Amino acid sequence: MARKRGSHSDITGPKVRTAALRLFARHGFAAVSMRQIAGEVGVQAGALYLYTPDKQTLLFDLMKEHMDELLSAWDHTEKGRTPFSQLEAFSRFHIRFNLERPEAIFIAYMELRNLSSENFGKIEKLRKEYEDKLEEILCFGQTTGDFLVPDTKLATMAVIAMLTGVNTWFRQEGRLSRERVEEIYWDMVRRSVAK
Amino acid sequence: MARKRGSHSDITGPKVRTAALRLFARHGFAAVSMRQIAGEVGVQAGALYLYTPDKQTLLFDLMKEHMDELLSAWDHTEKGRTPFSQLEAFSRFHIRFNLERPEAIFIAYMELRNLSSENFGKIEKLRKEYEDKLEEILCFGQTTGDFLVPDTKLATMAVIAMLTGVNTWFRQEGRLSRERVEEIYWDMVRRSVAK
DNA sequence: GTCTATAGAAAGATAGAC
DNA sequence: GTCTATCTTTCTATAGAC
Repeated sequence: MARKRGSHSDITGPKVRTAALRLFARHGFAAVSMRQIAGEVGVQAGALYLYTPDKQTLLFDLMKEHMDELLSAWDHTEKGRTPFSQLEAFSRFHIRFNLERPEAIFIAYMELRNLSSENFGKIEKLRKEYEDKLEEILCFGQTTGDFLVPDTKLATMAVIAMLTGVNTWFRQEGRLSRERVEEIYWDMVRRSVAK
Repeated sequence: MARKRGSHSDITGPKVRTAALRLFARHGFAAVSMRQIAGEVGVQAGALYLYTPDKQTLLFDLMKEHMDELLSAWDHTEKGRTPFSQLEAFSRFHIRFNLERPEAIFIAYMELRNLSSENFGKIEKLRKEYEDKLEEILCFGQTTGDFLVPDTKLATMAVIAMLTGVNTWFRQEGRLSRERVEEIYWDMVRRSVAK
């Protein structure tokens, strides 16, 4: 009964982040004004500063939250014991996770240069952490003799780039289901590294 | 003897484009002001409008010129007659061309959303034209029985994403030469589509 | 062809009323 | 917690002198 008006910080806070995510993804961080974000949320521009100290921190928080979620989600994913099952798990996980949050992914790749150098360092560290998960799998496959990879660092970058590329063209209503896309990409990834 | 001062449009014009290319690539189109570009060139902000009608056209011209150059360069590349030789030519060409002009590539991928919808359409058409070159090679390999690709559209996107990814991590002074990187990527591309 | 000067709009952020 | 009002800066683009 109480609090019909006022005290909306538990609601407005997330709304600000959602609106910023959408707008940053669509038009780019530098091209979006605080007034536009406020307009989406339905508050005045000044009110945004109740939820973030400044625009830069708003961007950083979105990216940080995304990276934490990515690493946590992978940690909770069933991987199997063989190199092949782990690589398949990674390929499918990466495609699925990315397709579920295209806006956050877009920002994570496009807005790195708009981070302050301090914030950039923190995000880069998390991104590296994620890449290392894949590299470990490739190394594992090398030791078992399942994979043949001339350079695991390069193969890691190549596979991630290939998988991430799905987001640039995949459409929900398109010709292929997400499941089918996973299938085809996993097949290409497997062949590109299998002995 | 004449024209020590004045009449520099044949020099200043290119300088404007070079400066814009550098700055757009480094900080993003929306984050760069006409004053910054003018500062790099060594003229006043107002003088830029002698060389471009507005900021949007400056971006479009950079991207258009880049795409024309890309298509023309591929047309003049030796390709061989077999699917394998053509795919190798494409893989090596793509990596080499991209590494030779990282700034233009960066802009071509990052600033699409900052084009007016009319300009976007023109650039997209050229990009599609380039992708079709690769798809034709994959189709060719399918008919000869050299390649086994479940879906040529997807394989096209996957291969291009993989090759384009090189630009995100390659450094001139790094561990691997461009030639060696070409070698490794061509090997992965080949294995991912070969029968 | 470049300059200064400036118009006119919009940006990020803050102050203080309610 | 949100509002209006506003400070200060910066932006794109133009006008007119030289």
